[in-house]
Amino acid sequence: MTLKTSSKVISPEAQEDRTLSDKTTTALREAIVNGTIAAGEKLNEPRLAEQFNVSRGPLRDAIRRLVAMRLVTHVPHQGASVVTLDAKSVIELYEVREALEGKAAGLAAQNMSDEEISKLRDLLDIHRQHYEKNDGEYMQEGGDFDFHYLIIKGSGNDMLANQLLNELYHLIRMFRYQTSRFKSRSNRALIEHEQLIYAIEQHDSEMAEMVMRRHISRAKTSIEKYL
Amino acid sequence: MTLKTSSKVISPEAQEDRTLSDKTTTALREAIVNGTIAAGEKLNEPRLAEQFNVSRGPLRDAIRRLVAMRLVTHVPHQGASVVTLDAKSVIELYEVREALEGKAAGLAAQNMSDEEISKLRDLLDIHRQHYEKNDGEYMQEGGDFDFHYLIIKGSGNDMLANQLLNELYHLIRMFRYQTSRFKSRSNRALIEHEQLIYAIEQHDSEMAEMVMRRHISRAKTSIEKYL
DNA sequence: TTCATTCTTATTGTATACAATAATTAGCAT
DNA sequence: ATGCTAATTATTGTATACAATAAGAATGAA
Repeated sequence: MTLKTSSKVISPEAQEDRTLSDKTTTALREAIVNGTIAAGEKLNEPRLAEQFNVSRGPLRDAIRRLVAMRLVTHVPHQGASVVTLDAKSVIELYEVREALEGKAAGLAAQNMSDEEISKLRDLLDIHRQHYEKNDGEYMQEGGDFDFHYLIIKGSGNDMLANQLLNELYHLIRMFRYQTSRFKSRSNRALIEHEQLIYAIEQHDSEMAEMVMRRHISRAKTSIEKYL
Repeated sequence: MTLKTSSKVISPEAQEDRTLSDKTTTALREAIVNGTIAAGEKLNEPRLAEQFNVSRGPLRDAIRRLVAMRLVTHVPHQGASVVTLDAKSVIELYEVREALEGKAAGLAAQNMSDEEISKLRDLLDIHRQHYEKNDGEYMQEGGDFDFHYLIIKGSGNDMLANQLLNELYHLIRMFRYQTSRFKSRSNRALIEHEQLIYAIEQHDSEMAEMVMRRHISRAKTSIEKYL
């Protein structure tokens, strides 16, 4: 079973990065997400341009796009900075995610083909095996993302998928890096994923949405306590 | 009672447009929303730059931002074009809106202050009066937007509000222009707004979310038939 | 010392110039 | 006439140069 790796999923730099602007965007984005450029840090255009070996044009392009992704804030005549994810922002992020990804799950239950669903089940089996082998360690980074990725794509709503995968998910990744791999409550996650896939197999849209929302809402709560 | 007009709400060009990029963005955005630049039309950079009396720099800036708002699509080495809102896109748009604005209503029920709520009620009264005077004509453009605006802001979730007001709403406005003022089913809308405000007054989060979602879902259905 | 003011400098915003890509047209061969 | 290839052109992508704003340093006065 050849399943795209999560990194490819999130940042498909393969053929898509046609222009320097594109390449600079992904490079800068990853630098921000993984903390190479710290939260709150100012983005100095000339310096960064030199670092990435481009002129200020493509770099400003990249910054603009990251502003749209909410990874960067921008004040006129004052420049851009990496966002600082304070508690409130993270809560807000998870509330938005709950709404969007809940809806995505609901649509997925309606629209996913049997073949897509069986792929999803295969993935969950892999996760369970991994969980049993490595005593309770949910697959890092990759696992969870791939599962959610398939569901989001399965919704059939490109706008929704885009909003989640191209905007919110990078913010979530950034937050996870900052909290140095927030231990996902793996056993519960496994159970919740099982409930979710069951609802999707039944094409039970309302149930799927509810389960997904609770899944994310629980993550929010556990983060809320942590902060 | 001084309530901001809808146009100000949607595009606060007053003090906020500090740079040429900003001004060009709003100018180009409005030209697209109101159809001055038609759907599907290509955006020729040199020509538009001359039209707006700016160089290509700020214009490209504006285009990038509109791409982020999904008003414009962009293909490398091929340029930008105004989006064409086909049936599928509109459906997707309303599904996303249902999810986000439903959540916003739920949060508003939790978080709005008594004062904010009473302002909302005042607005609804104005709408009802207008409805009774002008036999069934819901206030054009302004009315509906302002009502939803207050609720979205009342959610207290800035990220959510931003996503709705700065991105999705312009797309919706564009669609409304294209379908030349899609007659909002005004009596029903009035009733639904009444239900909504009642739920918010009771701080009944689940009810508020449900009502809002149904409100938007109905709009979607009526559009679906139309297309 | 501390505050305010001016001057300097760094950085962003904008315009122009150049390079690379892709679309169009013209020419040629079949 | 049709289809292919090559040259031309237009348009986008990129780099550099200039202008304007704002932040910071230096100077002076209280």
